[in-house]
Amino acid sequence: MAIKEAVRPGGRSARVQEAVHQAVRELQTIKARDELTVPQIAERAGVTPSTIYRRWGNLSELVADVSVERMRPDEDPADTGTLAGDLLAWGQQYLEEMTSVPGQRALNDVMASAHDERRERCCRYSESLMTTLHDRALSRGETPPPICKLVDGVVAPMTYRLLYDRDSATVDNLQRWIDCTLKDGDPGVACRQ
Amino acid sequence: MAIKEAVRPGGRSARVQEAVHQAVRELQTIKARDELTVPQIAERAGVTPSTIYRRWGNLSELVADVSVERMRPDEDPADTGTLAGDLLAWGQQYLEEMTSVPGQRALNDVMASAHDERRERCCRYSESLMTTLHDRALSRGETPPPICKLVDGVVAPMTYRLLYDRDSATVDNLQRWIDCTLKDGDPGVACRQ
DNA sequence: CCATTAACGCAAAATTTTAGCATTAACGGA
DNA sequence: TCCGTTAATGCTAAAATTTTGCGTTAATGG
Repeated sequence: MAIKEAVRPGGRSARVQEAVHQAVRELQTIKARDELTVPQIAERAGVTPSTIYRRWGNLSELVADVSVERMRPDEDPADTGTLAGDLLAWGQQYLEEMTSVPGQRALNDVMASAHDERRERCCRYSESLMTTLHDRALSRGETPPPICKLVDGVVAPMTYRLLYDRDSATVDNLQRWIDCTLKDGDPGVACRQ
Repeated sequence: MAIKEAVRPGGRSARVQEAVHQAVRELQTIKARDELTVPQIAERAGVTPSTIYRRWGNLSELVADVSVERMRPDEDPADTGTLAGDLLAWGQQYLEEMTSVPGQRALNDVMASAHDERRERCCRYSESLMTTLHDRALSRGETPPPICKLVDGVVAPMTYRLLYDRDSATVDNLQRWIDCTLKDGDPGVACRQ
């Protein structure tokens, strides 16, 4: 049961993948998570169930695959003129997205995936975003803390709250995380690894 | 399909739960996660599959239930004489536990649960632990940062790395998170909510 | 001790998942 | 462009699972 990933991407294979993803997205809007089934998705996508089982293994991996796609940032973060503003603007939008019902479901689906490479993609999305904001701050002449500080100080607390204690994933707290992270004059030692 | 939780805990019900949990724990040591099945567990536990389906709903919720139990801290954290030492001692052990193969699986199983009340229990474990260390520091005459700072500064980054980027969940980084969190002279504003 | 009812066992039915083989179509070289 | 190779899919039957209905057991409260 070795699940292949994006081999022979041309033509049919890509069409099937898109049809299946689309079917999942559509069904997700009209059905609860625990009443989605593979045969159902297959029928709507116009493929046979065995195709889905062979490519994705099971329902969890399929919905995780769709959801991680959904979590990819589609546009560049807004430029507000300061790092603090950029962090707040991005974080606000991210919080809003991830506390919404579909956002929570997507987060859940990704976390339920047995392949941790999928979760790592979410991590990379955030890190790449922090890198962008960091570079932008540098080019403005600001003196931003190192990227890992941004991750540890802003992204990690926010993610932790979103996953474990949603009620405290608020903009108020976001503002506080940003303030604390940027206030600290000492840039500290950069993270290893 | 409303899953009941610990109603009528006396006698038989408790025996069945323990037998099923035990069966899961045993099977987990000799089988990979994706080759566990409900009928298999039921047989070893000496119950019928329908009992498991009725009580836990599905395999994911069952293993999540078992794993969250496993993650409950069983003993009080070591007292090393300083808050920094206590945090390091606890964090070291936690990191070791959670980067191990069974620890990673347990973490995965809990995160895969659709009931976020299960994840919240993990959060409460950590917060309760931070409270313990905080009180202990106070009684020593230390001036510890507020509990939410400990959570945001130490627990959150560690958890974030464990979930999204295991390679950076190291003792070196733990030491750094602790240093940064305790160094900051300004206790800041306490978290709301 | 009894009435009530939650929890369980059992077995049939429904559904999902797997597996074997045939077919289609993407890919690469001549 | 054509052709051989083979990854990917379709189809179908078999296997395994999950669900459901109903009878039974045993925990709970009086």
